[in-house]
Amino acid sequence: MKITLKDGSSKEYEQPMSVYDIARDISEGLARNACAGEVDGEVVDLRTIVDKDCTVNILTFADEKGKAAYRHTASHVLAEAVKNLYPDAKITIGPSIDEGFYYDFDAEPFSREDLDKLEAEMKKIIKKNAKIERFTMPREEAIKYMEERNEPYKVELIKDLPEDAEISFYSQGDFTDLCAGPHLMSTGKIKAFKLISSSMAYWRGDSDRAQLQRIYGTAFDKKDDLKAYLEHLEDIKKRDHNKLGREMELFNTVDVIGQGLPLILPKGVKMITKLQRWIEDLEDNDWGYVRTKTPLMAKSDLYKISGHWDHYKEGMFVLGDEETDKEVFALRPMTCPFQYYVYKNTQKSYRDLPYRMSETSTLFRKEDSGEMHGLTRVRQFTISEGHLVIRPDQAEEELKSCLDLAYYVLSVLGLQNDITFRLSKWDPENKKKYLGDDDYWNSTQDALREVLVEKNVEFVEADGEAAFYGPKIDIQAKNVYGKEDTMITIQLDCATAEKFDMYYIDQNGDKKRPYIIHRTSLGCYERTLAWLIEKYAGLFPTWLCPEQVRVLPISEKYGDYAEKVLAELKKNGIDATMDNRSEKIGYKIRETRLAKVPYMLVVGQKEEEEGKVSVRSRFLGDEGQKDLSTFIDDICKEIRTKEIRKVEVEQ
RNA sequence: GCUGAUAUGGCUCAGUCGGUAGAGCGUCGCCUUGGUAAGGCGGAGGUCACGGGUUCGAUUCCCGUUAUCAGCUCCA
Repeated sequence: MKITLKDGSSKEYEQPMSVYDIARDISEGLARNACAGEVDGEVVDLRTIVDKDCTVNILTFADEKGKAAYRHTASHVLAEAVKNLYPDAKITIGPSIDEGFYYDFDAEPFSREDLDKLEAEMKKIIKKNAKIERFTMPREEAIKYMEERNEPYKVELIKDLPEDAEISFYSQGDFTDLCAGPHLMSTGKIKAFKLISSSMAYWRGDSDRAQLQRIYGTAFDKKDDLKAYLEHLEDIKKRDHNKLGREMELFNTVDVIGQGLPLILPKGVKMITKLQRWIEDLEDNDWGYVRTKTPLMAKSDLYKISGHWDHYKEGMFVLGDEETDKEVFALRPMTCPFQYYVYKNTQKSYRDLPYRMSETSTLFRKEDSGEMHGLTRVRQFTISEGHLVIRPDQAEEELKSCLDLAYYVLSVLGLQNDITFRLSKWDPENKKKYLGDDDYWNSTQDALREVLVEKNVEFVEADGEAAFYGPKIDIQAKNVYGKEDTMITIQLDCATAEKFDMYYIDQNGDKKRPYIIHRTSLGCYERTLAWLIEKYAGLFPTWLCPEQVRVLPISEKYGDYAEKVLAELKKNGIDATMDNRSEKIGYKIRETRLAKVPYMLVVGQKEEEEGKVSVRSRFLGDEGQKDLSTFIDDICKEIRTKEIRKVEVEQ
């Protein structure tokens, strides 16, 4: 048989060979580092026997799929360690994940001390370097095997496999696990690992089923890489908006106020206000929106029309008791129906469309108590909300325009490379959750897909992520811990206009149903602020900084000139403050840096006599004396153009 | 909502095997300070998250509540 290798070369073998033997035939070093193989593009175990012409690629830790096999093997070592120390624990599943692996056990909760003990046990197992062997069993035998070993979760997994599936097991020493593989050749191949944390997880992700204990860990093929990764984990904590945002006095929470109800502090408000004014001006002046201001609550009647009362009452803050009160109100969880009545205020002609409404809209959502997090998951938040009422023939153009606006906004903030696009579709397995039929969903989803394709945007498609009334284009971003949030959403809704009896008069004088686009241009301001904190580690573009310039007199003697400088800055709309304290200048400079202020002006006798300022900034190559007026012109230009400057890294 | 951990001055934390608390930083005052990462001295500031229980006595032990963190689940 003829084996073609990755580099295009080929080898001839007389008899069938395992992938591992092929690796060894190429070089001992490659065999030593091999984690898995790829035969004709399909990932396979190293033990797989190749017996016909094909292409073979040997995967090492450097390959994502090789890394997955490596870490998956580490998870089996963990499982063996758990069975050794806690024989009553039941094993379930233990996959590799982006940055490591986890394994779920039905067991008592693990403490940090338990994890330390498990790490020691894992080291023993690795040191033994037991050979990992693969074997298969017929279905009934496999079920019996796991029943005898009293592993009910494994039995359930086998029973759920297709009738004709090959049921494979891997064993290392005395430990055997049901597993599709692939795996390393022996436990001793694991060079560096660490158990990170443990917590509860539901069996099969279902909150009605058993509560399992999940242990997270990671593994690397080099000790230095593990060390670097653990240091990286420490580093990203310093960017975490939930910590940095509090340290920088942008927001805070208070226990008696409640979960998910952050106080936005003056500096945070400054930033959000800058964002908000920018967005409102942009939408109103350049993108053809009219601005609305609608109530923060409404009678239950409104939500009954919209369908929220039946479908989302659990998610709303309801004021009053339906049984006893004549009127029951609810705080609004969305703006849609309110703006619909703005549209309905006057009869619209086809010439009036598109009718684009926007509102800086505060919403309330009763999230479950365990869900709140910093500024990214809250119970009250403010979004750049908008609804476009359009004729069907305008859908494509308006959707593209919404996408353009969103992309423009992200570009100005420097975030355009940190996003992914998602086409959020309905769940064809659970149609009851949605309005409309197959035709409706296929056509609206196609419309959105077409817009994404024509705009040349890379995107993923996701079932079950749509709104109940229509599909969405979601713009997703990841936080420092890799968790994904929706930042911006654009939704096509051809269903709810009818519920609210919205119409326009067409060329023939007939009433027609419009389409509605639900969209945001920047999403939720709180969440955006969190994202910016993590993106810039608090070193924001100057235009966004709550404090743009700090004036530092060398000593109190120069306070008068410093006051003049400060007044001049403020007169030009620059957010400036003065550090009046009598400590030495070096001390003030240190404080200003810690506060992440982009510019500081050091003022002493020389400056006073010459009408200059000594500029010190966190931007490279931007120090020295300048005329005050030149400095002001420069910084005003930087603010006006919303320039993003490269920041000197010295944190 | 679930599991686990945590809650001590503005911040970071120590501590009390049950006898009502300490440090550093910050803050305030005085002195000092003419040049680029911490000048000196002194003062103030805490019902040890809240509510119960056990106890002669609880910040410490137990229970509950609230909040925070990690993860799960959820996120129209």
